[in-house]
Amino acid sequence: MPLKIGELARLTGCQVVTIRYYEKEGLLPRPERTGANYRLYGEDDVERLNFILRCRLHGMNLAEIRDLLAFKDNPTVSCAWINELVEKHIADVEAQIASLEHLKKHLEALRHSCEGDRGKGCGIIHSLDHDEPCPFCDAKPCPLHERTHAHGDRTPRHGEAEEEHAPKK
Amino acid sequence: MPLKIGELARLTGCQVVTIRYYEKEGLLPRPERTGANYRLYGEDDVERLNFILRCRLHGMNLAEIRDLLAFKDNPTVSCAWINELVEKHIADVEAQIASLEHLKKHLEALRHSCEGDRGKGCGIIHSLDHDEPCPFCDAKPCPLHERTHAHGDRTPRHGEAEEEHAPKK
DNA sequence: TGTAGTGTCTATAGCGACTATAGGGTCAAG
DNA sequence: CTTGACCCTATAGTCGCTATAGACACTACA
Repeated sequence: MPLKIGELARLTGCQVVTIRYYEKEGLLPRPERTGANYRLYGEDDVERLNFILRCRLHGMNLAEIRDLLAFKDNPTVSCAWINELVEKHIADVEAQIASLEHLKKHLEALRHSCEGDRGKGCGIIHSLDHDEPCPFCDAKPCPLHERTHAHGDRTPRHGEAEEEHAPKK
Repeated sequence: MPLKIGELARLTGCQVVTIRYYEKEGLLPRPERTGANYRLYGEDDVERLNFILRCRLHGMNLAEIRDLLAFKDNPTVSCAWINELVEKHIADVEAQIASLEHLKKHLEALRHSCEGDRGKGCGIIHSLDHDEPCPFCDAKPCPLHERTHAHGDRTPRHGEAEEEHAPKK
């Protein structure tokens, strides 16, 4: 009982267009087709797609998932790199959390800087307009204040993953 | 003493291309030019760009910053919406933190499911391959497990802001 | 005066992971 | 025989930049 793409979508909770996108990206194999050129999927495809979606929910990107699928399809001796991948993601997630916690403090301070209808004297605008020393960064320099007058170094924005871009070639 | 674009960049810690991008997006006004068509900036531009960068670090997107700048340029009676904007961002940041904390638990569980060189029996792959009940979600349904067999509703992925898209027209 | 090095200009394409749109074909029910 | 749900391909748009190409401008040193 092969499935049409919409049925696979319902089964997995994935969008139809996303399934086609994963196929184009080489994460899902090109499926059989009906006479009317409709895609037909089997049990394997359901499992593979679920694996992909679970990885996505674990914060992995498509390149990493491709690697995991390749390993799954053809397991080589060592899977130590998978452990490293997971460790890297944990570190990444921790960094994001720390950054967001910090940001939250700033936003809360911002919220308290205005009580509403003050017209042109809005306290939030005022706070955003002037660099004051960061009350939340004692030891480490706060990116919200350290940014200014920096020379050459790019401070990563909040929410950005800090991947180390290996120089190509 | 007007500044060339590179000097403005050094002063603010912003990339030259980004300054030009902000101009194209209407966040910065089109500056004067030298005879050689070089952009020339003044003190106002330094302040405006710093305002923009501070907003970006507070997690605001360019559309929101455009609104804030419009208010700053031409303050209307009420600034209550700015408070709401900040509240929304706080809620957003809190949701992201919660989601990441949850994800972290899953990743840590994943890490402990494999001790390394087990070849084709890698425990991480195995864990990713099978839906087991989420040990971290007692009351609320865990998105990592609830996703499957959903009908129609799209569960947002980690790291996605949950904006309510008003249907256009 | 030549030239090397740096800075500036415009225009265009690429990133990631989708999402949206246009314009069409297929199929079952009423 | 028409309606509506589903499927197909191809292309462009999203966001906030980043990278590339190709050309012009300016300064310092020979």
